[in-house]
Amino acid sequence: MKRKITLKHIARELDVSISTVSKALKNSEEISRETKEKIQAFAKLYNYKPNNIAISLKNKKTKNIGVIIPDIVHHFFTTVFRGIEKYANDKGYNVIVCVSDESFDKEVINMEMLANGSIDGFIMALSAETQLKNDFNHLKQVTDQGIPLVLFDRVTDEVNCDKVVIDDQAAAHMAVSKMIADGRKRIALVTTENYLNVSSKREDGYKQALKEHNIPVRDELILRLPYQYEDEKLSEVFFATQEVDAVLCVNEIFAIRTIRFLQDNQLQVPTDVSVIGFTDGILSRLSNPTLSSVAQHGEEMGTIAAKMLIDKVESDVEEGDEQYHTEVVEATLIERESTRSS
Amino acid sequence: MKRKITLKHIARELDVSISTVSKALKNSEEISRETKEKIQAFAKLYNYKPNNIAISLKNKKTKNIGVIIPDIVHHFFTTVFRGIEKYANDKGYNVIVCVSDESFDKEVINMEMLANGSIDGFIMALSAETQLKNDFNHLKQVTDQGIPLVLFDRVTDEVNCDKVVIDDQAAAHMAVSKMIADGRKRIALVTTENYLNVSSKREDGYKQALKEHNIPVRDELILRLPYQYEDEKLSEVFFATQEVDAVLCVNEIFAIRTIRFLQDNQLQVPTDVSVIGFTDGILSRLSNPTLSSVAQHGEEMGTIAAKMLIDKVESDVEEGDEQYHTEVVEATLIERESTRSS
DNA sequence: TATTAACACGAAACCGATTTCGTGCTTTAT
DNA sequence: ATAAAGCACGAAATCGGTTTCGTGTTAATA
Repeated sequence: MKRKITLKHIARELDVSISTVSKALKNSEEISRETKEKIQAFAKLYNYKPNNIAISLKNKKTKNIGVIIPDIVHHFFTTVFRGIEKYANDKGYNVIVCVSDESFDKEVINMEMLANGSIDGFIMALSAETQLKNDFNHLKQVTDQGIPLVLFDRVTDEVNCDKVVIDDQAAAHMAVSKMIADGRKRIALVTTENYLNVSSKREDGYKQALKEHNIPVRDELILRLPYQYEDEKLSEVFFATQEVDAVLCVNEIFAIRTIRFLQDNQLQVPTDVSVIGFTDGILSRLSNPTLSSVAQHGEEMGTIAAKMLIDKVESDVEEGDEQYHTEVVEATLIERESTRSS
Repeated sequence: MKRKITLKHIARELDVSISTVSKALKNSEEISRETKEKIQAFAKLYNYKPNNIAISLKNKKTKNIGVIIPDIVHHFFTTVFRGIEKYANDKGYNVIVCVSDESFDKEVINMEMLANGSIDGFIMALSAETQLKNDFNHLKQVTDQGIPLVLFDRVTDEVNCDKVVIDDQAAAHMAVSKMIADGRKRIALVTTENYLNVSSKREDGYKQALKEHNIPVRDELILRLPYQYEDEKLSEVFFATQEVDAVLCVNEIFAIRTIRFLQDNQLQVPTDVSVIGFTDGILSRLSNPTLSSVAQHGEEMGTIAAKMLIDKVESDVEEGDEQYHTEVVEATLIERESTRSS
């Protein structure tokens, strides 16, 4: 086993000082050509690589960024993560991921763990529980310490920091308008219990689009499922209101399950009922019929978030007069088989 | 902004030495009760938390583990990751993820980046390109340095380290045997180009099961798709051999696409053709018909891998006489709608 | 009263780098 | 010959902790 070699080893072997070795390896003008060549050759030979931790300690920069997401087994977050990771890696940063599992406590613990020097900044989406509790002290503590923070998708107005979101309301509005334009009249919404910021915005967009077209908003057409859906619930609305001719779902899973439910009840998609989901993921592309879906462009969101964070990390502007921005990524409707004019 | 407070600050404020503060905070017997109380109170008040980096440097332990996977937007890896993350977090470790994107070079770069002190050990699945090149020097370098390594799923015999796999051959064997027992006779295999270790093992299992039941292995029934599948290819086999009555696919996506293809060609699943996939993911549960699938128990694999790694990291057994183990996680066949006896 | 032990704390080394500030020696200018 | 410059390098501080070893003071023992 070849243990890692340090500056000290090189210095000892070559009978020079540690400072000389350090300078030589940085090609400093201060060191004579021959000494540099000797040291560099030796370093190459023994494959010397500086210890990241020591450098971090000295620089007070870790080149690590912390990402905290509610769930990793979820296509959207996974996509955002990929955007973050790619951009960060290109810039020489590593990514430490923590999964909050939708739990407030885990979110707090994870942040505290990472905030003590492990990372240069955070990118995160709030857990469901955090949004429910409306308690953001852990975020404020972090920003108070001068650690840059970027929130994406699940954000809050309570915290002052950079944010990346899609215009959920506009996206839902667009989807519903499209259905209306296709001649659909009784448009249902399948959403989550609305402590989730994004869900309620989508609901707003849904309602607004209906109103603009003088279609009454009917509460029976709005189905609120728990975030961890259970199968049976789906039936209620549709049995209650047979004549639904279109459904907007706030995520892919709800949409797929809606389609399945309709099919099992002898309704044809899109002939009888048109369906649009959110989160353009693998399910949308591979379901049968394929699912029309609002693409949230997760990877792009990730890239933007990473860029915002790293820019802030590397800028020397001392805070006080900081400007925080909210980037809005435009959502696009990807039309597939599950929609067609009636 | 409240900058982070250090031992030095506390020492200065309270007019004691840094060593005293350090000991007091660890509740050392060496320090008097009153001094300890004073220091602890002060530390609490100013919310003192030791700097992780400094501790890492001193201990030569980072409490970070590096995970390198080919792709994060892939249900199986995501599942394994969740297992790793949960276990590691419970043990006080953080997880740094790098995505190799199936590229050899990225894998090498990422490993080198992390190997210089950033992590205490690696968990990884080999990239496709690495398996193709059959070049594992980067892995050997890491193990030579005494950094523990655990390989999962995509492993190789060339490297001496702990491993976690499922018995792919047995799993495929089981799936095919089940189809045979159901009365299926012409069983096709949809697989990837077989530089992927796992694919070739599954193919072995497929062939072996056929042989054991005296069913001839027919090459026309084996379809090899590029890893990044393209749609058209799927048609060939099935058009060539209309009478296929069962299909085993080496992943979920191939399976879903097979089902869709069959349906588009007026074949009923499972009535006419029975389909089984690998990777029991979200697609399997939500497709129509739902997909029978070989569950690889990714989360369990992740947990085991994390446990093996952390055990090794925390054991003081100096190497030389190390024992490496390969844990085999049993695959199980989850039967859903896509299979039924003919 | 002299000696020793116990107590409470501080100095300093160390982890592995970077960087500032000196300093001895050679070379050039006066 | 002497002072000033320049070159090549080393000592030491620093980042923020941990830990070993000493040491001055007090209390217990002979």
